[in-house]
Amino acid sequence: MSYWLMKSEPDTYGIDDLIAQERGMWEGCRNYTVRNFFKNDFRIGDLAFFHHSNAKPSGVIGVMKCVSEPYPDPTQFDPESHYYDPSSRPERPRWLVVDMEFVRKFDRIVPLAELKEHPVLKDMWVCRKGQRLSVMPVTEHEWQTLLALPGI
DNA sequence: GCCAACGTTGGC
DNA sequence: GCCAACGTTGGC
Repeated sequence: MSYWLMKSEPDTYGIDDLIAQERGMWEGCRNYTVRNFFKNDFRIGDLAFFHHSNAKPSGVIGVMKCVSEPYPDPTQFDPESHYYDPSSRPERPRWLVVDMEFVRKFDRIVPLAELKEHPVLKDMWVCRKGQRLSVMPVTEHEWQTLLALPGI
């Protein structure tokens, strides 16, 4: 089983939207590294931190769980969608999604600044300057360490 | 709103 | 296949 951190802007799709849906399709990723994570590394049962980006403050707000195999992102074929990709052919879909299920919302957001000050968590990928991946792996040590923070 | 970082595009 | 220009992400 693997651990992940997945970013979303709360104005677009925040953890409360996931709570309302219970299970949501993680649509709109248009980055090949992320596509390959979905394709090769995501497994049903994997756990992920829900990270609010472009928020005040940005940070980790909860936990969700992968509940599907990867499958083609329907928004890439939808001309009405913000995520429409006219160069992706249905017989050879370029972009994938997974379904994520709500697990837990923290009592407080754990701000990025707090992660950057933490002796273990400061080395997380999300703390790296200029880091732009919206989905990234988390080690088990980082996972367990961060899980203890919102209760403090 | 600024801007650093970095992925993507496209000319050659 | 190099690399400059461009666009986007996302923290601040």
